[in-house]
Amino acid sequence: MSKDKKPQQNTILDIADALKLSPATISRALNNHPHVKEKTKNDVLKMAAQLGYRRNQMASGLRSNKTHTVGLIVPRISMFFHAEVLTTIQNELHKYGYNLIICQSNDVLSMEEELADILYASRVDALIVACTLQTTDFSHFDKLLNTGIPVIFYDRVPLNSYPATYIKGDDFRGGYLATTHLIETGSQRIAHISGKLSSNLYQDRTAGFRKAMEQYQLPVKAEWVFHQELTHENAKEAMAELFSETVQPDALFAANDVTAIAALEYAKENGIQVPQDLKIIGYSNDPRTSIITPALSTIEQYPTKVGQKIVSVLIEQLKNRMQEVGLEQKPYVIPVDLIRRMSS
Amino acid sequence: MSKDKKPQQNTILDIADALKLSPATISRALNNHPHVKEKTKNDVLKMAAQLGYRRNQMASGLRSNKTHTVGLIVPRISMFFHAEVLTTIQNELHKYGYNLIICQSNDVLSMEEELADILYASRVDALIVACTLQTTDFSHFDKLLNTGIPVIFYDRVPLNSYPATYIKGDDFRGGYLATTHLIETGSQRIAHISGKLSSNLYQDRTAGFRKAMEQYQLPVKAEWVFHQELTHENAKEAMAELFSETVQPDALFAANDVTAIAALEYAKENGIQVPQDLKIIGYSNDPRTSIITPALSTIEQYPTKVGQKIVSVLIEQLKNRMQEVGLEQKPYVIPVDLIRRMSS
DNA sequence: GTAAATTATGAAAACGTTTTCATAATTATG
DNA sequence: CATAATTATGAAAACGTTTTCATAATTTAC
Repeated sequence: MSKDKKPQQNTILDIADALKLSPATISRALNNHPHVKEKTKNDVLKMAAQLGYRRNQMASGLRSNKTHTVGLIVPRISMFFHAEVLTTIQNELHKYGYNLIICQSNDVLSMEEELADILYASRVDALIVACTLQTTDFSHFDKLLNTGIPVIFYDRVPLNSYPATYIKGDDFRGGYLATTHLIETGSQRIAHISGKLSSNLYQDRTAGFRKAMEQYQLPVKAEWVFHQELTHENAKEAMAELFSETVQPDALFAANDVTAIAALEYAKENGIQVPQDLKIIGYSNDPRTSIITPALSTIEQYPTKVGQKIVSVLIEQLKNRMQEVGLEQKPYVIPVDLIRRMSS
Repeated sequence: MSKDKKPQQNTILDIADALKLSPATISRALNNHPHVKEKTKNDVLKMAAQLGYRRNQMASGLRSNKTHTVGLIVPRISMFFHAEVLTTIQNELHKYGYNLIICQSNDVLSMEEELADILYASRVDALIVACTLQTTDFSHFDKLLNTGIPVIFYDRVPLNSYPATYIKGDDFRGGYLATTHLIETGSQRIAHISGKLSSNLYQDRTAGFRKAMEQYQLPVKAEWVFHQELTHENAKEAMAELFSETVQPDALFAANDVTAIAALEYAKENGIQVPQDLKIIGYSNDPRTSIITPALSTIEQYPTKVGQKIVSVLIEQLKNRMQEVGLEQKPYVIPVDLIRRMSS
């Protein structure tokens, strides 16, 4: 069969030989360098197609110090928000001729550190990161930045003044919108299940919550504000705690949709009418929230817009980098919106 | 600031200079080649850490003809089944030191062809593909296979005898299980909304449906079997058609969950009781099916198992390739299971 | 028609590894 | 202790491009 047929890759030299030209000219023709004759260019392109030539990215990258590859570190690919964002990023980057290496930290800090190292070794042209919820020190990205590789954070971003670009949803406003919505639809005793405050996400969402409560002069009961890992089980436990007391909340702002779904489940199981006895609002507009009965109110984060912004900023930085222009490192904030549904 | 500090990458030569050794020895030490003294190895590792050295993958790959990178072409990252599969693939490959370049065809054939070219140019060590629903010719993968690069298809796989490995769910059995379940719970007039027959997925699911109907000697009405793009809108239209007649179905086997969800929505909007008037079963066990009311019966495809199988087969092939052993190209079929819920 | 400017090409070095081949250092064998 | 076998290291080539510098070919200017 194809046992004896040596698997050969055609190189630039094969084209050069076939056309009696130098490899330099072939390279220039393929990269359509201005100083190459139109006819030569056509000849080369034709011969390249004929030989089934494809540029060897490793050789090209080694010499030119560009990989045309962007790295992405994300907690989990299958989380709805991140899946949407990275779908957009991949499609957008493709338009500019960039590949995307996608890695998952599984929300584990040591994995994130390892991946930063690996992607550095792979000499990605840029790196996009949504941190783990525990990342508070960002020095594992230093070597990238020091080498002039743009690093862009999104969603879960550095809290301190780490000198990188970041793009995030308006979590403060999201928290504020959710809470004022609950208040304006008549709630007075509002509970809040949020994540650990090590992440900017929950700091901001909770701050928005507090701001709204304060503005409407409603008390925030300490026992009604939870900061925990936002899993289904934890949410159920928090609900059990909330509803074991005689004074019970009449609304819940859940800092993610999984928690909101679990809360609704708890309510159904325990004869708590939603929204009559308890209003619920979640965060992220996961597709499940629109399909559950009653449909859950939530906050839309526009993952597609986030993805597009990331890529446009990234392309800009890559262009500037070539011109050795100093990078502006301001944060970009993507607006959020309230989605009203039956649960509130 | 760091304006004047030249962004330097340390190379193997810097380590060699620092230790008065040759680059060859450094390379061997870093790849822990057997013929290098324990002490030297330690010295090198220590110095490498001290200098913050990281192997340049492009140089390494160019010379050794290995990229330690696997390419993946998938219709859309955000489809639940694929998101789960590729989450698993990425996590598994990471254990073996492989990176993953993920690309989306957006279910467009020309894009798939382009991506095959790009990933070939990137000299990926292997390629994993879930084809578009229209792919019936697979010659754009020839150049990969001819160069000895393993290509593994999953889920949407070649129908003809294309000489590659493939891994798929047992779609025939899935269709059969779904249909017999509907029959055994008392349905007689069963409709079936399926996808275009250009894809193995729907050929097999529909074949399973027909087999079950035949076995129970139930008639298959031609007007009750749809082959169309499985979108929400198309599903609603098909439902409208089905329920515009005087004789109406008492059960529906939808070949994906989006269609099942849309059908349930239609039923709710039109006062059709599920499961009393109409039983519904979907396909894939999308998270939404368990959360909707009534919860939808469906077929579990075990995406995690699919992902694990892909990687284990892949690693095996990469190992064999080094030993120049001929690749066995049998198909692997992952079992499916029926998930019974309230809709049937 | 010659000089100057422009355009097109080639030779060779460079990118940072890995690997082959040769050789030096060490250990085992008798 | 000499020789053989083994182990550790180095020199140099190689991987396939891109790019610098030089030079050849062509066009423009006068």
